[in-house]
Amino acid sequence: MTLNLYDTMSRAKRPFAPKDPGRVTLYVCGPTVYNYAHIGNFRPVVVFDLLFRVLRDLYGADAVLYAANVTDVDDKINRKAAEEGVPIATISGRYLDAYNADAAALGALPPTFQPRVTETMDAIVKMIGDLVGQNAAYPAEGHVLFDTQAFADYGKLSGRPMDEMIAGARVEVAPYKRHPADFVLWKPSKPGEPVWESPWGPGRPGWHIECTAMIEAVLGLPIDIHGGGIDLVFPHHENELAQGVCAGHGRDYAHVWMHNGFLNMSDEKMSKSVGNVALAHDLLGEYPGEAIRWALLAGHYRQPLEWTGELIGQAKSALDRLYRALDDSGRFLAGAPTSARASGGEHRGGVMAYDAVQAALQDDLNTPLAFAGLFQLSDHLRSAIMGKDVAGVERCRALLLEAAQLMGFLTADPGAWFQGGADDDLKAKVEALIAERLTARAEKNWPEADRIRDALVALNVEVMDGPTGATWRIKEQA
RNA sequence: GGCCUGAUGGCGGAGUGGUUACGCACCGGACUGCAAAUCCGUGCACCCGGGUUCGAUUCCCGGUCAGGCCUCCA
Repeated sequence: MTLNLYDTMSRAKRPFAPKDPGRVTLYVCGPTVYNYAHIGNFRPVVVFDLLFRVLRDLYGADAVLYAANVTDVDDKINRKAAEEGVPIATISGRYLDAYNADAAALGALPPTFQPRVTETMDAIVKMIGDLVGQNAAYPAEGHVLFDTQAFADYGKLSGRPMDEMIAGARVEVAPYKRHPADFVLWKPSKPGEPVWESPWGPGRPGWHIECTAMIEAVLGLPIDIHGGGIDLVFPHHENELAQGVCAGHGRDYAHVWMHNGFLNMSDEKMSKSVGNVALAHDLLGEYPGEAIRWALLAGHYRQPLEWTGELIGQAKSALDRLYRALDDSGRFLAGAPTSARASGGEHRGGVMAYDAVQAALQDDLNTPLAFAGLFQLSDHLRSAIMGKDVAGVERCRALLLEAAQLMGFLTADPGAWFQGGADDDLKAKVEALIAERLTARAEKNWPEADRIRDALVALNVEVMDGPTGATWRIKEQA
């Protein structure tokens, strides 16, 4: 089985072949840490985390190097630091911690590297120097600018011929630019802003050069896969590519360019300029991380995604179904005679469904199709339970867990999933009521049994009578 | 103006040149004291108009609609 990925540069899905299967490199543009990140910022986090997992599955966990940078030099950070009267590191540190915590709650594995601009400044300055040395950049009035004329392929990634872009009236051309499309590599800091030393005078780096320098410093160029949001194709990735190639004497930059589609909210683009942002941080207080992760992966990663409450609700219900199968099978196995458990054996349908999940993911991360495989697996698990096939239940349960966890799902204990919102106090209360109800039911005292269920409903708890007793769960908030 | 996506049932959303996955929701039945879950079953979904074809939702052309990008927003 081979991994196929859609490459923005060639506009085609193609087989993925890393330069060195023992050292697969992935870089994704990360956040600017000046505030809590909104949910749209986490789409690439979840998408490329999934890719990270698939790559690890294919090449081995140690063979995949994943770098996701952090921009901690930025105007918005400066502003916030000035407002609070603290150093920028206080601001960036605070929101980086929150960002990492939210990413973890969404089931994202920590990247291998998380380089920061402030820690990569030497490499950035050096790369600018290399570009000047290659005549691909020029100093002007305290700035250093990239000379887009030096890169013949400029515009190729985004499919924008240079002349057309100049025609666009929105470009404001600074007088010191040789060409309107030239962009800043280094600029002077404004009074009061953080400053770093450079051969061209004190100042700070431009946005684009940061990523290129961090990739070079952390992974080394060229890399196998470069990822990010579709909105970064131009100018950010176009500029990265130009910088990387020109600084590196015509070498490749990235073999595959991958871009996730935009996340929209209520017909309005989810960006920091719009007021109605939904912070992942807040959403995680209302929904389990896995449900949000599921919602983010509900459509193909290259398609736009409409972010609605209904979407998350459907995601939660879909996951409930899987967790119920897990829960029921666990209960079945707990009650099964131990002698029957050693029989082992393979389960043909289960293995096929597992393979389907894997194949779907390897086909350019087709998550909706992979979800279908997960449900197929849970159906096999169900019928094994119905058929009292202990070995089949064990096998299918293991396959379901393995397939789901490859995608970052079913990592919770089913009990915790359904009763997650309950504290110990509530749990004790519920258990006591259920015990009372069990007695009433044994005496066929239905009015009393129903009264107790109503009492439980009042506690936002739903009871489910089973052959071996009752189970319960926290009801959905209506 | 330039470039580029997309249009599939009540909702979300894959896929395919020839019985329209999957999930959510709904409806009928089984099971259940009731309920939930589970199981069985039903639902005339592929934007419009041409073309290619024995046959198109799938390929080609045109149109309509929606959305994105065009210098620092993932």
